[in-house]
Amino acid sequence: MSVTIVDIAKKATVSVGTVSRVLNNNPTVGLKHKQRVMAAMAEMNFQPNRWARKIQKDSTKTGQIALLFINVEESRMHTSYMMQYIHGAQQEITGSGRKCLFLTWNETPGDDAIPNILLDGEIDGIIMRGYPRSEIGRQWMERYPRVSINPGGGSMIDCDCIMVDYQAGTRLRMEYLAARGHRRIAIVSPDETGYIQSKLIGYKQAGKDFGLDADDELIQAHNVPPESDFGWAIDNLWSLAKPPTAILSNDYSCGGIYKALVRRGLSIPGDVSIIGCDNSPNYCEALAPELTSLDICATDVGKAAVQRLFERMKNPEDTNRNILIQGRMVERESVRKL
Amino acid sequence: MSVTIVDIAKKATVSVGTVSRVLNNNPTVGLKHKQRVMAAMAEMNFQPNRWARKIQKDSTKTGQIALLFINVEESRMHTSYMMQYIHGAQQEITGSGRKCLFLTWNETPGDDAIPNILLDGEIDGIIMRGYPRSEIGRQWMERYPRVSINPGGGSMIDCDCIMVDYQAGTRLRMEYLAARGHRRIAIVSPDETGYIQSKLIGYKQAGKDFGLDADDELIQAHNVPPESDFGWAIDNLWSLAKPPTAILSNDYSCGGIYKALVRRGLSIPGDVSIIGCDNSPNYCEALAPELTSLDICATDVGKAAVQRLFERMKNPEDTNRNILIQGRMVERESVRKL
DNA sequence: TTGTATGCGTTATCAA
DNA sequence: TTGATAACGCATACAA
Repeated sequence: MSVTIVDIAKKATVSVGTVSRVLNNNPTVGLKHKQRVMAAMAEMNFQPNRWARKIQKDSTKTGQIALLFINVEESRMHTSYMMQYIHGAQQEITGSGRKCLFLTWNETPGDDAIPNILLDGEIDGIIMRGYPRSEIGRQWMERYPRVSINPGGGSMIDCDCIMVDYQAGTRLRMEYLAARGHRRIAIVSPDETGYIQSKLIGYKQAGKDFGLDADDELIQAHNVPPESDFGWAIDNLWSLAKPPTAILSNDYSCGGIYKALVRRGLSIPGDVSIIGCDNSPNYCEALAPELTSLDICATDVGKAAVQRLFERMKNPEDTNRNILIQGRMVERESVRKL
Repeated sequence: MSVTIVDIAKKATVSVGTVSRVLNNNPTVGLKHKQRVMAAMAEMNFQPNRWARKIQKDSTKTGQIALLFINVEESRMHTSYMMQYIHGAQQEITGSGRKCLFLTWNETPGDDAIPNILLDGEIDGIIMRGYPRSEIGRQWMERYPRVSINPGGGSMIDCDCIMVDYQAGTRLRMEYLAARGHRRIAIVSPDETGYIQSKLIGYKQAGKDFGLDADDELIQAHNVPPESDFGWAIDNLWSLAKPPTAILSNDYSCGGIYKALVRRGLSIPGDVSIIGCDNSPNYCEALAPELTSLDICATDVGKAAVQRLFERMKNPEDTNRNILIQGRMVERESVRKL
């Protein structure tokens, strides 16, 4: 095996106790002995056995938190806010003196392999994005304290959730537009499940609260293939008796909406105002005109998830909580005052 | 302390040896004993002490690799390829049965704090992006096998490097344009140090090889404040006797260049063709027209870094190597054949 | 200030 | 197949 403190002790002609004290920076060691020991350690390239060092302490804590992305498709992995989730969570984990283990886990049908991280038990808790589809995967997850980041629905895992408040955020966007004289506001989405559902609730609520037209004809949320542009939505809206004066969507869809509007000869924000959602870094600024958007504060979501995880680790019997993180408007150039 | 195999042995009225054998799935255990032991473990909620388990084996390996982002500014963290580096490296690390520790480390002047990951020695090696400025930070890094991802220059750390071949990539972009009849190609950059230097070498090389105008007047690489648009570059280029027919830049700068061109009444690709660099997901498609770009294959860079790290861990005395990863053209709508 | 001896939770050896 | 006991490398009371 490798060099141990016994070898060092012999080489430095001291006892193992003295070597151990040097290792632990114990100030009661005499200078001469300390130097002899340090020299011997350097010379023999001594590496203390970290497991032997820890064996004496209570070993239930590893000081490591897993950041686990489960069944997140490749394309979604590169959505702007993913990095914000990760970075926020990691900062909070590191700040607490713990370590952050990052892992993506894609379940493949017929393969029930469980990640080593879960098997080995070298973590104290899990921050998860997405969720396992298999029953066995679910069971392994539930062995650990865990918090879910912005689950879209469909998760069967019993856990705390930190969520972007899309409902309030959409209400905020509506309020912002109403304050600038808009009455007919459309909302566009390339799918009809997931976050859009919360957004629609906020949309309708704001319609009532601010006395806006929030009719079904202004809601264009349909499942469309990913490669389809947004011509369908714009065509539908501009075949109405009264087209909208503003459109709500998410940032990436706004790119397509911009193009569809331009094709139709409509100018932004001259003819139509647009507000995105997510405030994707670099992206909103790239569009012409620059896109006004709702910042979902994804970094805060990551941080809040870790904070909640620490609470739960202290208090395992606590009841599950859904914590909502509020967004904020970031003004750019895509909204006009009527 | 917590429940140990001694407690289990007593409860199940067997010896510790038998309990240990059950723990390790040793087939020589009798069925009756095995059941008694398993029952006792379940009942007492037994958690084996992982450090005690490892103490006997050779303990130099932790099975963990650090993915360390050092002094990377917040805004750069959210560049599109960062996530690709991370994801590529993580997949390769996980694929080898190891675990990926993710950490950002921002040195603050006057604070020589070293990340716990380096202090505790619970990693076998480091994949690094950026580098420490402090001497002490550098020394800690050099205690581990390490590979650097795409260092911009200025690093004093002695290590292997995996780099995007910006030089060949820029040559490739030039070749692509030359094949489509372009002779006067400009290159634009909002800074004059960093990757642009390699790109300029490839630019000039291609100029010679393909007989293109690659005069200094077509090179617009200057340090400008981040908020400045690209009016300066376009103004300079279109005050030339013969303006370029094509422009090379990086994706994010292309957003600004598009706007500056439109302001001048120039159409893309009708009047000017544009090729970006990085092939930023979601971004290139958002621009109108969609941006043709050089994919730098950042995921492959992350993977290659890990592969090289494993080689180095096997062979610590190997001489350092710089490994270049080749990009590939992704065709979209921003280039016209002359 | 230093050395000795014992304990940490587990695995491995050897005898039964 | 099982049990008793000696390692594993380090930390730490206790004695010197």
